[in-house]
Amino acid sequence: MTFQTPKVACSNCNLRELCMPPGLSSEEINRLDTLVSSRIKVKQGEVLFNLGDDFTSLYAIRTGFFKTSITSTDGREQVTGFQMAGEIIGLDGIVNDHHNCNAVALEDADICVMPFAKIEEYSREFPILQRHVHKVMSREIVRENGVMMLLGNMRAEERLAAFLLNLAQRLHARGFSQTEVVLRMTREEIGSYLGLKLETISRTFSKFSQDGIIEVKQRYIRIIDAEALKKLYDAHSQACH
Amino acid sequence: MTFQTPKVACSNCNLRELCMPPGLSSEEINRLDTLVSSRIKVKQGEVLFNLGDDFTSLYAIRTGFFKTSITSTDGREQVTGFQMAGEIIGLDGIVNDHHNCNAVALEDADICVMPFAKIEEYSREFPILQRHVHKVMSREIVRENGVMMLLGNMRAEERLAAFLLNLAQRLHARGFSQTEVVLRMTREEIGSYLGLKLETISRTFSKFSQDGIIEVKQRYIRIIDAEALKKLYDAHSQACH
DNA sequence: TACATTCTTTGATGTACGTCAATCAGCGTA
DNA sequence: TACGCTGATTGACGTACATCAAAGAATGTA
Repeated sequence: MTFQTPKVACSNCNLRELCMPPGLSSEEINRLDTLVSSRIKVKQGEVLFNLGDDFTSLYAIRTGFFKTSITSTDGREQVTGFQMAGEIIGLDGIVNDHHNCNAVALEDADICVMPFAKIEEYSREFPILQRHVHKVMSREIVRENGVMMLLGNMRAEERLAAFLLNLAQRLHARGFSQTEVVLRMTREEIGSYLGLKLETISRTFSKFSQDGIIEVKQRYIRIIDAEALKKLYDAHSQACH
Repeated sequence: MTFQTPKVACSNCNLRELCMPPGLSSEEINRLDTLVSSRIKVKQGEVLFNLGDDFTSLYAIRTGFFKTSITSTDGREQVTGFQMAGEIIGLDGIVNDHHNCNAVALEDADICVMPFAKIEEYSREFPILQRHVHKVMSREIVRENGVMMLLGNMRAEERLAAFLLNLAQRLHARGFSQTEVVLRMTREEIGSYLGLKLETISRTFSKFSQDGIIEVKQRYIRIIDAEALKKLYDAHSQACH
């Protein structure tokens, strides 16, 4: 993890519409430029923060890809999410001033550090930012509700279909192809996230591939028939009566 | 759902230490008394809000017991949480100004309605309240992380043990017995929350009962051997190697 | 009191996914 | 080029939980 002073300001960051609220005046934006206290580079495999670490800041991902996870007493891992450019991590730390999960880079990453005290200060000043922060947290709550539905009610194929569609959609929102996905995580990590074993992930990929729904070449996935995936995801309806 | 004007002010509500931040001056508390715009009574089985409803307010439970759930296209239900006195519901609605889950009373309830615009206004004024709101949201995120661990990694007995311990602990924090729990929800609702079928819940209760860990009489549960439950919950460690 | 309804319990059987194990592919390094 | 390491695939088999089904409480209601 290497530190550096901010070079790129939010005001001319191309991720601004993802990280920052829309509708700010240029004065406000200039003020918010000072929200990012520093920039951190995190290499693949390195940790941004660990369960138990002091919480001081939220982190905006400028480039790179992360997983967050929690570990039980014995060290078993539950991946709680995958985060990409423009997304915020660290919200778990607010409640008790310590982080309640681990954040590991799955790809070399560039992070904007936003001291939470400053976020709160500016939030009091700018209602637009305040609302934005609330929305970011609420969005995370709603996302996790969706994961609970996956884990509680859906079968392996449905879970993986939902996972792929979600990933493709988020990448698409960042200007990447909607049909081509390069996975940054292992089968085991996907499995952990989806409550399945790595062998099941592998088998399900193979099945989708045989059915002509996707093309699989290691970490490279091409979505051939997005409709079929969507149907699987909803088919849930039929499959479970 | 019946409306009434607030009779009891936060300043002399015995749940204040659960709903409200600690450390407020008496002036501040008096000001915050106006946060609750109205009081609602929700009868057992009635809905506080449904998925898709306009979001305007957060709701503090004064008395009663709720479940929140999401439903897939076909109407299958995933219970996302159970809430009791002193807890806040509605956070899911902030992100897109519409509720993203359903909230149903499992017991006659008395609700404090807190318009979210007012919460934001007062938050800008009172940093202590602002921090409190952030903590409430963060706590919900961390809780859901824990549920993901339950659903993704743990076996039926472990899930139910965790569920019972959590319920007993929350009731205890509200001055009730730590060993006696009256369930307000059906086996099916517990099952939905824990990603299991109602028969599995019933069987697991019976097993715990045979093992002398709990006493079960319908909805009444007495925890005889809390240590055994805790061990099960951790035993996760051993059980899964 | 009878009866309907809803919830719970328990047994018999089925299955989706886990576990175990072997092989293979990709990639970095000497 | 060889070697080691990590990750992926695939098969054979096992099991935890689901499903199906029937009967038994509990509660409300005519």
